[in-house]
Formats: sequence, C-alpha cells, structure tokens
Amino acid sequence: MNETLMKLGSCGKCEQCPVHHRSICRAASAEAMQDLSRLSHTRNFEKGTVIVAQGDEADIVGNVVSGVVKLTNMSMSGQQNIVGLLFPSDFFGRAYAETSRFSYEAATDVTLCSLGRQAFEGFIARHPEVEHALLLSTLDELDAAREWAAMTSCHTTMQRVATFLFILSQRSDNRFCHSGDKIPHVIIALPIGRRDIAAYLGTTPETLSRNLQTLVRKEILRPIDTNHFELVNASELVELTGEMREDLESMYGTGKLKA
Amino acid sequence: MNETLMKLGSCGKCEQCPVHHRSICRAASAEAMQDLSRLSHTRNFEKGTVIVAQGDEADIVGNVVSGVVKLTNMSMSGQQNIVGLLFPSDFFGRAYAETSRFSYEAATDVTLCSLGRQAFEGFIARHPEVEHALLLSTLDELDAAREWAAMTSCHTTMQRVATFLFILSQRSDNRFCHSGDKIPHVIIALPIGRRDIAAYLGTTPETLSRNLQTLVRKEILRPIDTNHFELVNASELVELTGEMREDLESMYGTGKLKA
DNA sequence: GCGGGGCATTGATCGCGATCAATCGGCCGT
DNA sequence: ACGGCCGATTGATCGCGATCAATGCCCCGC
Repeated sequence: MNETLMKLGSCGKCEQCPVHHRSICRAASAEAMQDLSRLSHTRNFEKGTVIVAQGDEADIVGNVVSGVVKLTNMSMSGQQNIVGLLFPSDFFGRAYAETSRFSYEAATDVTLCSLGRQAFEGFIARHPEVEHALLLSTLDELDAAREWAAMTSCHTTMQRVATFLFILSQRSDNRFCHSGDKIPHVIIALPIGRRDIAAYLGTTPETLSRNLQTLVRKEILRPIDTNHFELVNASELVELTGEMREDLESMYGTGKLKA
Repeated sequence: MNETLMKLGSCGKCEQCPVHHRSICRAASAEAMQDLSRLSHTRNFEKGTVIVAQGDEADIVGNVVSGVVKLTNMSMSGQQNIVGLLFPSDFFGRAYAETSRFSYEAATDVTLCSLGRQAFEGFIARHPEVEHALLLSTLDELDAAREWAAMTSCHTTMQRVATFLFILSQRSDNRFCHSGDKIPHVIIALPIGRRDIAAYLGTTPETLSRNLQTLVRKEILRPIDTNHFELVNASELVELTGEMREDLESMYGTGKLKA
C-alpha cells in the first residue's frame, strides 16, 4: 500500500473536519465526537490505489473527506463495472460484513477519515445516535441506488449522459465559479476519466464521447479542457434527461445527490 | 382501497408468523415481540392493488408475509420501471421518510404484516436491537441493489434473463418439488407477468419471450404452463449468466437473494 | 525538439434488441 | 359454445450503440 498515514486524531480534530456537518458524524454527541477523534485517522490515497479489494476483509470504514472513490464490481472477464461513486461526506466501506462485495478504489487523489471496521462497530454500539444516522444514510443510499438502477435500465444513452452531467452540475464544488463578470458560470468538472464514466453509465467511451460532442454542437456545453465543461444551457440539458426531471429536482432540493 | 383488514394482533400472534424467523423481527426480544404484536396487523391486498403510491405519504411499513410486491418507479411518460421485487420476509415500506420515492404494488395477491410508519419508528426507538437488525438488512439490500445495477448495466439480455431465472430457481419455494420419482425436479415459478419481468430486466416482453423460447429450444427449460418451467439443465443456465457465477453462488450461500 | 504512450475523438460497419404488427392461446361472462 | 379481452408468442423491419480501426491530442522523459 502506498498511502501516507498521518495521525491527526487523538485530540478532537473532528470539529474542524470539512465534511463534519454533512457526514453521519453530525449526529454525534460531544462525547461521541471525542471518542471518534481518538479512533479515527486521516489517510491519503493517491489516484488509482485500491483501498479495499472485492472479496477482501472489509476492515476499513470511514468518510470521504476529499476526492472521489469509485465503487466497482470486477468481473472475472476483467472488465469492471462501476456501481457507485463516493464524494466528500459520503460514508465509505461496508460495516458489519466480513468481506466487501465491491472494490473501493481512489478515482482521484483521496483523503479519507478512516477507522477499523471493528472499532467502528464498537463505536456505533456505544453511540446509538450515530447508528441511527448511519441507518438513515443507508436508506437514502438505497433509494438512490434503486433510482439510478431504474434510470440505467430503460433510458437512452443520451438521457443517462445528460442525467449524469446534471447531477454533477448540482454539486456545490462545481457551481458559481464566476470569472470576473456578474453571471455565475457553472463549470462541470468530470471527476474521473472517460473509461470510468462510460462504465458507470453502462456504455462505451466512444459512445460517451459522441454524446458529449453532440451536446457541444447543440451549444449546451462549452469545452474548457478535457475534463471541464461550462454548462451554457442548463434547461436544455434537463430536457434531454427525459422524464427524470422532478426526481432530480427533488434530489437536489433535499441535498441527497449520491449519484 | 379494496384490501381486507383482519386484526389478529394484540395477543402475541407474532410467534406463529411464517416469516418470523427470517424477517427483521427475529432479532426482537420477548417484550419487543409482544409490543409488535400489539401494533401490527395482517392485511391482504389483491393483485394489482397499489399499496403505497410514489410520492404519497409513506405511512405503512412492515413485512411481506406471502406473495410478491413490486417496487416501481413510474415516469411521467407512463411507463413504469421495476426497481425491485419484495418476497416473503422482506421488509416493506420506507421508514423515516415523509413520502415514498417508489410505488409499492401487489404483483400477486399479497399478505402483509403492517403497521403505521410512525408507530414503527416509535417501536424501533424502544427496541434498539430491532433497529440494528433493520440496519443490517438495509445494508444487505443496498449491496444487492448495487449488484443488480451492475448486472443490468453491461450484460446482454440473455445473461440478465438467465440470472433472473437462476435466482428464482434458488428460492426455497421453487425447489425440490418432486413428482413421484426420486429425482427432485426444480420448478421455476414466474411470480409476475411477462410485462413486469421485462421491465425489471430492462427489456421488452417480446425480447424476453424470444429468450425464453431459446432456452426451451436448447432444452435448458421445459415449459409446464405459461408461468411455470422445469429447470432441466441448471449448469447450462449458469453458463449463460456469464461472469456472475461466483457472485450468485455466494449470494445463494448466505441466503440473501433479494433479486 | 523529439519520440512515445495513454487517453480522447472520429470514422465505418454490424448485430442486438426495440418497435410495429399479426397471430395464437387462455380465461372470463353471457 | 360463442365472442371478447388480455397476455404471450412469432414475424419483419429499423435504428441505436457496440465494436474494430485510425487519427488526433496532451503530457512526460530524454
């Protein structure tokens, strides 16, 4: 493993955690926070690192602090399916299971707030309010996963691409990047490469590329560099997502955009 | 609503519940069981009834006792996506949410052990061991949903059909139906109509039909009636599922087959 | 600057599966 | 038994998107 390990727990750093108010720790009482500070460590993983491999002992859990983690289901034939993406404040790992059904891989350079699975389960047992928060979070993720599954199973590739871009455009770190003038430009930053996005959308890099170019030709997107686009015409993008409109809007409204 | 309501709670009937040892109630203590018996009612819904509609107040939760409930995501364009199927002992409904993101519809005649959502939340709060069981169950369902999503996103229709049939063939109520002789015939009972299965598999009734006929022609299935097939050659069926083999086997091994 | 490798884009072809349409079969009530 | 209805099957056609292949582009190291 080639991650660097920096202990900065043991002294109540959790209050300063940038995702503290959005992750499940927000439910933790003062004592729980202190307990957690003692148990957890910040860890950095560089892009491409497999943090937990499919089938391995799932002994690390925690929260994503920065970066993107991809959740993959590797098939024997080599190709990997992307099952989900984890963004900052998302819970990471699989509590209460001996082995992980999926691989967790750093899609970008990633910072995690991590602790051992057993330690986490003990922590949870001592602090029922956090267990409750984890339950709520898991129920939300289940809804999101099912909604995503519904999306992929019977929509055209373009609809999936548009939906994915729309979800990305709603992420706070992509919005309101003004460049001098009054109008806030919305920049969509693709967090991972074409191959991974294509796998996530159940298509190929080629088809994804063609769809992106179509959006550029329609002047819905303006290319900045390979991984950044400006969203010029958001409403037309939403049109292309098809029938998901009110779902997406409700997801945006409640702030649960697990993608 | 045209369901019949028969109160048989209030007196400790839960111990006799046919799914008691498989549902989340199995974790309940003696007092919890008594508490639950007081709160819950058995309800019957006839096939086709919408039990909770998408967007409605999600005020009923419980367990499926018998029958199959389909979980759908209706799009404005009218067509419904099937997001999941709930079999006996599966938890039903969406705790801790004002409105349901999906519709719950009786795919067959269905018996539910139901209680009000608020009552359930109170019950859960009084009995943390049941909340923990619900968390474990939800985590399993999340894994299953993601695995299913991975399946659908990049496999051929035939692979999805074969996987679906394989999962059905593993359900205990379909296995070992011998008909006189020593060899246990495996009967696959399709719990719902072609239209619904097709929607669940992300395809059309026509394509589903063609694939089923192909399996019959290959003598992997033998048709009994419209909704029943005998599984003649299980290993060839597994071959057709593609790369999911060990996943399916592990799911079978641990008994978690949410489909 | 130059060459190489990885990734994104573009092009050409083909097959799977959606779609439209017709037929078949079971189940209902009259 | 008859006709009507709904669901399943079969057939014919077409388009989307996968695949194979080539080119373009950017980043790095020498």
